[in-house]
Amino acid sequence: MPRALRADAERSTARILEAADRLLRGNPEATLEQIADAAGVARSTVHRRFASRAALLAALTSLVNDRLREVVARARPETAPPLVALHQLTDVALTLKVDWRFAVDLTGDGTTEDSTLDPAVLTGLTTAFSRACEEGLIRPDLDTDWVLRIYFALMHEAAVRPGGEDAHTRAQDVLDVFLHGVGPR
Amino acid sequence: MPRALRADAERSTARILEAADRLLRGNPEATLEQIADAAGVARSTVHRRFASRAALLAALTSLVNDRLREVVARARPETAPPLVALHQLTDVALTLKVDWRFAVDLTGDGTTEDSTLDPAVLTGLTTAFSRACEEGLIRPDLDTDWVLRIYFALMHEAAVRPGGEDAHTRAQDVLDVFLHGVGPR
DNA sequence: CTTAACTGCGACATGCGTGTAGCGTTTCTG
DNA sequence: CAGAAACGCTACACGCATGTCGCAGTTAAG
Repeated sequence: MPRALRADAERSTARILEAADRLLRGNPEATLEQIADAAGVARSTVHRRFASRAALLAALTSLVNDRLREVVARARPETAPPLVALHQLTDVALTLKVDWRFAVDLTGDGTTEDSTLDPAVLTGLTTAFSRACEEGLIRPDLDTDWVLRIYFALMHEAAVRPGGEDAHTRAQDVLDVFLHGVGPR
Repeated sequence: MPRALRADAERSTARILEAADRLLRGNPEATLEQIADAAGVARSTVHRRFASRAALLAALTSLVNDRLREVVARARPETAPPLVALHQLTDVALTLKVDWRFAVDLTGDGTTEDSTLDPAVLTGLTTAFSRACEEGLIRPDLDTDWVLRIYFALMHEAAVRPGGEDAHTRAQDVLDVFLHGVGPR
């Protein structure tokens, strides 16, 4: 556990992470030098903060996992009414995904084997779904994995979609299509 | 226009393209040597058939565009009943996407700027959608781009989804969720 | 069967991204 | 203000994927 970073170092780290996500979402093979330039620092600084490219990606992953844990905790998927929890979850998660698209994609959708998404986040989401299922919001005959995939896919498209709509509107569009798509007939 | 390839050369080309898609879908940065090994040929043979890595990818793109043109033409999106056209389109396109996942993804979803998807394919699909809209299958207040994105996303998830379901079943699942998700209230 | 095409193999050149190190300068922190 | 921390810059080493070439052996085609 090294001592705390100096203020300017902390600033650099943040700028590097932001630039990394911004560039990598357009080109996953973007160079560390390109990232450094976009962040307004030298390449050596990137290497000073992150031992390797892999370490930089790991930092992005852990960053987004931290935020997602917060998001899920705040939505209270075990106690809140499923519809409310789902709305809250979708709303905030979408905001996060718009800002940290690459990092969120990097964690994987939880349906793949090599996912680095925090299991706690996934379980929170699945509890919200299963409770929504019990309340008749989701058809029980649908495969859980399939439902999860649909949700993640809609979230992704909503985040990628151009246009200045705010996250709240986008989230509403996602849940509208989702709940009718997987809802009762 | 060079003279026709010899039979074994044609075979090699096909094996390389198949191996390329199979490997690249798992790792887009897979080496030409890895591809060559998977195809059962030497790396030099890959370079003989495809001048560069870019040329190999271009070949995959054009291959999938050819097939997609066929698919769209066969579905007759301007004359056939929208629901029928949509089913046929989804069914065959999904089969294609399962076999050539990387290549199809490479063409882009048509909603992005750098898409290499044949415009003819895209227009065929959009006509099917607009006619479905006129028949009340799709809510007219939804953004065309958003609807298209949803469709592509569902297709993708259905193709990626593990499990031995045949393309027909998967296509039905896609259209089920899609038409209810974007259908009238 | 004879020719031309195709292939595998090995060698080589090249460019590029990554990672390391040192040094002088700037910028926080107490 | 003094010391430490962080930075920019430069240079270097290294690995690796790409692309090219030639040659000898194999295979399809007429």
